[in-house]
Amino acid sequence: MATIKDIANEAGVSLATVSRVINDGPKVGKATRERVKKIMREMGYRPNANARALVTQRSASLGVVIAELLDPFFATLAHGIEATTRKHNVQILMSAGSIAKDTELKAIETLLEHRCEAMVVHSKALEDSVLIEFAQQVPGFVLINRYIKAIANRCVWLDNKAGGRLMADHIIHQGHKKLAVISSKYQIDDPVARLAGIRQGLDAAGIALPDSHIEYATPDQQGGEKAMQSLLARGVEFSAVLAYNDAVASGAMTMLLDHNIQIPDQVSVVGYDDVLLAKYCRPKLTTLHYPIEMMASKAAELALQYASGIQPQEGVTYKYTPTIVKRESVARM
Amino acid sequence: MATIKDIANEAGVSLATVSRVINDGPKVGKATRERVKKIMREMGYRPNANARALVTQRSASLGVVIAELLDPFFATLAHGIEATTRKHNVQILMSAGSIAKDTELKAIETLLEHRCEAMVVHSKALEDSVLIEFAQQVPGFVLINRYIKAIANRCVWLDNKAGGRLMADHIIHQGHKKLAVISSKYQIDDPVARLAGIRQGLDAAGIALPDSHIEYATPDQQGGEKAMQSLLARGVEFSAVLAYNDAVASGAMTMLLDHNIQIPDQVSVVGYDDVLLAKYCRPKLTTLHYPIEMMASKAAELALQYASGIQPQEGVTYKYTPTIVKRESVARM
DNA sequence: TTGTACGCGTTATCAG
DNA sequence: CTGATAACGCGTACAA
Repeated sequence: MATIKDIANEAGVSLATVSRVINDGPKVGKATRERVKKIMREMGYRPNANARALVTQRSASLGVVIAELLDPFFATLAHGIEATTRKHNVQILMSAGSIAKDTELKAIETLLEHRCEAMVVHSKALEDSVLIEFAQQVPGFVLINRYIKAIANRCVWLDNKAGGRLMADHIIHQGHKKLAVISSKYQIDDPVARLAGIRQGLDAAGIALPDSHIEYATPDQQGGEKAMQSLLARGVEFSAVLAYNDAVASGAMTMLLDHNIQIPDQVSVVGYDDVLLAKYCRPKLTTLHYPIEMMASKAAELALQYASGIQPQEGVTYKYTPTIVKRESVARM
Repeated sequence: MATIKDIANEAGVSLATVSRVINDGPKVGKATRERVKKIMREMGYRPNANARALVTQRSASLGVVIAELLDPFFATLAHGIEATTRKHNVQILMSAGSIAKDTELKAIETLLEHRCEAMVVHSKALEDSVLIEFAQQVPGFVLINRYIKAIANRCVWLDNKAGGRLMADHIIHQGHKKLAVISSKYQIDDPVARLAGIRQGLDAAGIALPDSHIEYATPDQQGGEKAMQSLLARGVEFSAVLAYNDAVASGAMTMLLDHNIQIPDQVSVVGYDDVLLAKYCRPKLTTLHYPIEMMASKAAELALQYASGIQPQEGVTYKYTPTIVKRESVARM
């Protein structure tokens, strides 16, 4: 592949001149500029991003660490990031770190080796201290979907507790008194906060939530099925189910329908996340909208800003609140 | 960030020695090696991938061009790639090129600037000639979901026509005689081939498919809804619908159910792709399984191989065939 | 076993 | 307006 040197030789000018042409440098003769450009085109010249990154100390690429491309939630997240990187003409360096400490760490380190000064990372397994250290090291280090006080202005996150509260309030408002909850068996902060919110709402209404009414499932369709099966088998009585996310809700619905239990007539179901699935399943799922695409765009924007030298404001954080989307899976008692 | 030089100074050895330690070079004293390693750890040294790429002329990263992260189909594709890159310890450079000629081109060019010698690209808008040229330029250039004769051994693709035939055969085998088809309004090769396959099956069975029984929709949920609405409004008679993909099928089902038409009792529906949605929707969708994840892994594997100097075999191509997945949306007449 | 010196493709700082 | 030339961080022949 042709280098800047080849172009210079061919055009009979120096490297410096060619470089100026490439970067729209200020002082180059009109004629020379055209001639060089023509030759670049003819020789199919492309600037070497690596060499450029080496000397400029900036990579023009944003590192992304997410758990799992397959999950619609992360797909949406990735899409949000992509939207802003495209706008800024920045490349995405993607690392998957499947919610395991070592893979997440490895993912971030790889990004570091590529010297991307901006990164948005979704980490659930790494400790606060590790993340804080990275934040100190990388100017454009932004966390999505996680809140750490010490680096609050690098965090773009959802108020999961408020979401849980919203679920509970809505279902209580619809007259339900007997609830079941399907939480996640991976007790990272999200499910804990969501459950806390639910409990808060229930307490406020004086409704009890016995442990026997809570299932801890893998946070997917199958987990939802199993959890519901268990609930049914154990004869737990409930008129509404609050699920950890939409996939779980969908699984629960499947199992309910298989047992000839009508939704929402006999049992109401509420999901969380509002991924595509919520619109597609039948009955359409009432759920909490997680504005993850918007949040991801924001995170990317922030990362790019910080990386370009704009200082993070003190005492600021980027907290988002979910909203309830009423569809067809909840009935009034 | 600490460089190799800093380490050398600190350890009181030369650059070369440090470099050898980093790359597990052959001849370094045990003691020196340990000492250098220790210092690297202490100083938080990380090799600079850019500098390394510059001198070794290889990037240890695989470029990916896909249309759209949000689409579950592409998410699955990306996931397949990620699986093999992780295995090979290779970074993913992701570019989205939304089925438009200029964005696709831009995406590939950016990847080229980063000098990634392996790339798997999903391009529908670019002409054969352009792609062929890139293939000549980049050793590990692999096309997914597209077939070009001249570079057949760089192509990992699905036999869409066979898929269409399979749909038709299945539905005919179930006793249906009056069909409707919802194709895509974007007449790239996929829908054309699928429709051709359907026609072939129908012809073989002596069944006609009037133009009035075909709708051309945007290839998503909403497109499916509109198409079905149009079919219904126009009073077209059919006992089965063959959809361009699962999203379209799902949209069509929604509209059907809204009109109180039972699935599959009154109308059978067949999808294409077998994305998650097919399992989640109700009734569960009978569809064609597109082994895109496996294909994507294969494509990445191929790209990495070719990039590492293994020559593509002549006269070979990587053609996959879809299979039918029978669920609940098709009934016997 | 270890060190020296050069080059990878660019940008940027000087002179001219 | 243009041209040398020194970095950037690393790998690797070639010497020692």
